[in-house]
Formats: sequence, C-alpha cells, structure tokens
Amino acid sequence: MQLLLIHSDYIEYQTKKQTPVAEKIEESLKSGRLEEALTAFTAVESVDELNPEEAIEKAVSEIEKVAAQVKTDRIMLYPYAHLSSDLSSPKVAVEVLKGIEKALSGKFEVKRAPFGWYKAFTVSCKGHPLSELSRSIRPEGTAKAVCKTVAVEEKEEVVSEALKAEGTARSYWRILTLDGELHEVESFDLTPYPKLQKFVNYEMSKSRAVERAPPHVELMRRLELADYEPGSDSGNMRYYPKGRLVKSLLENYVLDVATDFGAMEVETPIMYDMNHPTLKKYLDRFPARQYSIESDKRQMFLRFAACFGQFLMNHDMTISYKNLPLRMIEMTRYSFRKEQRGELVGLRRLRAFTMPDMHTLCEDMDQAVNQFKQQYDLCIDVLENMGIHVDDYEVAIRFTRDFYESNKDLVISMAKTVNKPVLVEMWDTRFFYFVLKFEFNFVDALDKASALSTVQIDVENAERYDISYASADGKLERPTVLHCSPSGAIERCIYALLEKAAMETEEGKVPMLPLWLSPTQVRVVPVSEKHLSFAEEFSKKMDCRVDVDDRDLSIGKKVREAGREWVPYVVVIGDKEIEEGTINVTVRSESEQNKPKKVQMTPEELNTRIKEETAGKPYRKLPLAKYLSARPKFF
RNA sequence: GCCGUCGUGGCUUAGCGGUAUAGCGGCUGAUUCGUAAUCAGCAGGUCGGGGGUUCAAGUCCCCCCGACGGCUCCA
Repeated sequence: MQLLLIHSDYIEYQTKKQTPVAEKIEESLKSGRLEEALTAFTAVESVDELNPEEAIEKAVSEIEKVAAQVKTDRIMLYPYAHLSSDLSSPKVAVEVLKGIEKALSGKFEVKRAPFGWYKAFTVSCKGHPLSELSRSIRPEGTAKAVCKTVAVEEKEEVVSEALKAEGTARSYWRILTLDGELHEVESFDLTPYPKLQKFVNYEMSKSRAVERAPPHVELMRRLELADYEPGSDSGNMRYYPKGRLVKSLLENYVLDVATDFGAMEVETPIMYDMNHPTLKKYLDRFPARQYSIESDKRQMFLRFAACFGQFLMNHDMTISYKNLPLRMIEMTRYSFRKEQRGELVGLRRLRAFTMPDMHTLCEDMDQAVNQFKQQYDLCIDVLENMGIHVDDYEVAIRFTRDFYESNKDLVISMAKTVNKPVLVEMWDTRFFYFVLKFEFNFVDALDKASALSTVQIDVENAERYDISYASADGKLERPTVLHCSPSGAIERCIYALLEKAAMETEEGKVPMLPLWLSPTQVRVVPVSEKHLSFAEEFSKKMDCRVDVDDRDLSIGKKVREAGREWVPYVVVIGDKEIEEGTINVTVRSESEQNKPKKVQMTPEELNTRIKEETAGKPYRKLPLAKYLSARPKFF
C-alpha cells in the first residue's frame, strides 16, 4: 500500500462523476471538508490482497504515528489510485479502506472520501517538513516491512538519491563473535560488553536521550583549542593557536603514516561543477548533503571528500599493473557537508572538517581484500598512537550478502584482530558504491557513537570515472578502489580525545592529552622574580615545547593553572634548584586527583624522558609566547 | 527542517515591570612569595538583534539570529 500523508489547514472534495468501480454512496458523502486534518491519500496495491488485515493494521499504525507527530485528531481518508502502478482489485481496496476507517474512528474524527469517483479537491498543505510524508507498506514475509519515509521537500534542497535510498535500504543486524558465528542481536547477551551494547543501541534503537551538553564542548573552550564562530555558518569553527597546533600535529601524523604506507600526498580543488556528468552521477550515490555555490553561471558544490579530485586525477593518469596498489592521500581542509542544524554539536559533527582521505587502486578483488586487511590494521595503529585504544571504540562491519558469502574468513579475522565481538550489518542488495566497509565507532561520555576510521571497497567508481590500468598482457582493466580515512576526521579525533579525558575525570583520573599533542609540554614556574633568569636558562636546555610562567602570582596559583591546562610536566624553580642542579617535576601522567606525583631529576633526564615518550611522532614549535605574561587570553 | 529550553561586560552569573549584581579575567599599585586561588583600588554592560504592549521592559508579547536538548538524519 502507498500512503501520502498531508498535514493540511483544510481538505475539501466534491464528487464529479462515477467510474465503473464506484462505490454506492449517500448524497451527504458526495462532498466533504475537514479542517486541521491529516489527509491520507491511499493506494491499495496487489500485494495487500495476500493479507488485507495486516495491511490495515500497518496503515493504521503509520497514520496514528504521524497524526500524533503533527498533533491532529482529524483524518481524511482519501483513495488515490495514482500513487501506484500495481493496484489491488477495487473490491479489496474498498474493504481495506473501510477497515482503516473503522479502526481509526475510535480515536479520531475520520472522514472517508468515496472510492471510484472522479473528485475535485483542494488541499491546503501546512508546509512544514513533517506535513508531507509518504509511506510504503509491505506485508511481512515476502519482503520484510520497510517503511519508506521521504519528506517531500518544499524547497529545492539537494538531497542525493543515495541519501533517499538509505531510507529504503533493508539490512540485517548481527553480532559477530570470535568463533565466526553470527548472532541475532535481540538474543545475544551484550552485558559483558557495555560499550558494544551502547553502540548497538545507538545504531539500532536510535534512542539517544541525553541530559547534558557533551563535555568536550566546555573542554575545547577552556583549553583554548576551538570555539564556535558566530560570524560563520554553524558547524564552521575557529581554532585558537593551541587548537591549530593539535590539529597540525594530528594531520602531520596521519600524513606521515600514510607516506610510510606508500601513499602519495596530493591536493585537489575544494569546489566542483555540479553538472559535470561524472560528478553528477557520483553525487547521487553518496549519502551526504552539499553546500552549493554559484560561480559565474555555473553551479558548483563544495567537496564533501577528496574522492572527486583524486578520481579525476586517476582518470588522466597512465597506470600500469606494476604501479598497483596505487595510493594517494589528501588532507582535506576542508571537506564540507551541510548537515542538518540539529545534528551539529561541538567538534563531533561539523559542516567543515578536515578529513584524511586515502584511495587505493587495486588490480582485482584479491588485492583489494589484501589491502583492506592491511589498512584495517593500519587504522587500529593510527588511533592507538593518538591515544585512542581498541577499548575506546566499537567495530561495525557492513557488507552485501554476496560479498560475505565469499569472504567469510576476512570478516571473521577482523573480529579476531580486535579480540571482541563486533556489530555487523548486511544488505541483500548493494545500495551503495561499496561491497564492504568497516568503521571504528567511538562511544562518548553520553553514549553517543561516531565513526572515526573507515575503509570501504568500492566496486563502482573506477567505471564511473573511467579509471583504468594496463595489465600484464597489455589490456586495459578496471581497478578495484579502496577508500580509507585512517583516523577519521581530525576534529573528531580531538573530540574523542576530549570526551575520553572527560570520562577519565569522572572515574577519578587526571585527564590529559598524549604528550606529543600537549601544547605546552613543560611549564617552568619560577618561585620569584629573582629566579627568572635561571628559569630562562633551564628552559633553553629543554628540547620540547616549554614555557615560563613569569606572572606575579603565587606558586600555588601558577601550579593550579598549569594543572587546569593539563600541562604534562611542571617544574618549579627556586633557590634549592639553583643550588642543587636538579629539578622537582610534577608528572601529570602519574598523578592522582589531589595527589600530585613529584619526581626529582636532572634537566637531561627530563629531556630524555620526553624524547622517548614522543618518539616517532611529529613535532611543532610552541605557537605562543614563551612567557605567559606576554600571552593574550582568547576569551 | 520541526518542537522545547536558554541568550545579562572577555568568561561564569544575580535580578524576572521602576534604567543592573557578584566572582573570574584585564589594568594600576603593594607584595618577591616553595606546589589547587596574596592584598587593595580602577576600568568595563543602551541586558543577542528588531518590532510591539506600558507612564515605565533584561523583566510581558511577536519576529529574527545563535547555542543547547529532543525528533529526524548521518562518516
């Protein structure tokens, strides 16, 4: 059955002429009007004939749900054959319509327009998004009930077909355990895996009640990392020097890792022609909303990933099988997605974000699968080095049924690698461009989940972009393409680190960023002005981001503020240090709340310690004045 | 996009019909100090923007903007 539901100021109809299938009606029903009503345009279809009772029940339930949403208690049931090309017999249609009318009439004021008449009608639609909804109702069994919800947009918003298709994609959820078994989610005991449970709830039940703002929002401001920018569009943030530093370090780290992995860094435009034939098709296959802008007479869109630029580049390249697997990466600053307003929160979901986007061209599916495995391991490693451990996220693996049937071992090995059950989603048919993908989903302090790293096997775009390589026997072949974001969005990594720190604070731990990401690594606190020159001397020996708190404040206050800034090493310098030549270091990573851990060491020892802890990680200089007295406050 | 809550100096905030509180921060001065807030003084606000009601509006009403939460949606 097809339903088109219109929340209207009023609906009015007038019968004109009978068709051969017209039902016999009283004079009073030949016209009708209902104010403030939900009008349900209904087409009963041939599949409904199998089980009319069920069709009635489902339709009633859908109508009731929508009526509750738009808060109306009047319903106009309006037969509308043009909603379907596969109609039921008129007899069944009338039976179903009457059934719906009867079931609704207890709770609502219901009117039903007569079946089988040509009618003139006027409907005044309220125009809010929920005011125009369509529902497809399918009987259980033949094709599991899929209720399609497509808000009919009153404005010309660009919503890709893929985005719409997602509403109709039919999928099965399972838990995959280490023994390779797939379990029904409902009957699987998730209590030993609280985080997975939260993630599963988040994905499936969509119950996301939250009683407070996410803690990272306060932290990103207090640590002077990032802030909202009222002068821009929502979801476009400003980053203060410390935030820019942390982002640079993370970006450089991912680029370094990708380079070691064999990827070539490239840069591609941020805007593209919406009417470019290849891009246009791709837009319709990617579930995202775009910003569109005008340039001269051309309609452009802002990229939401680096796929476009890299694929267009690949298209023009001469590639031999000897060059495969061929990897390219771009740190997209920015990728733009015009997310809905209500979805934007702090650094978790943005409209402009930095995404490391790597693509790998592979000879065939075998090589792709092999690469996929390697990149899966790579992603785990990248997050681990950022301070996000396997315990901090849950794995989701999504694939088509066909792919799974022929690659069970791969999927099972992925669960084994992380040594815990994973959530699996399987599609009967391929709705998207990929046949396999995974994401690592970080579960935050409020039990919300968001995807970080992801890898996908793309079987569509080589063809679409006409990318080819010369095989050993000289023929042109289509590569299989992998999409990979080793860390996920950089801003989202910061969000995850801050949320993790907030959760640790709640557990009574002392929060901090990994040393290599800490803006200030060593803070020097001279006891009084006369120790300042020695503090300066000491700071010069430090081979890291060191600053000096030369403000005229008590020691207690300066130490407290260093703590509030999560400074990993705090060194107080006074007469004793000058005499003895050793320093007293407060080590944050070994401290407990209200119990600072203080260690006596030489400047050289501290230097060595920091070098070891940051080995292999990128380094950037302190982007702020060394003396705190010379530093502005950002808010 | 819809519904709800909120929006007072750089930050946090009191006031909820009679032209505005306090703390932090800033500035000035004193203090030269040993690990979670040294003392004193000064400056800084047409209470998110616009419109309306009233003799009188942060305070009541309407519209807009922004943030947060829910719905919806999603890497």
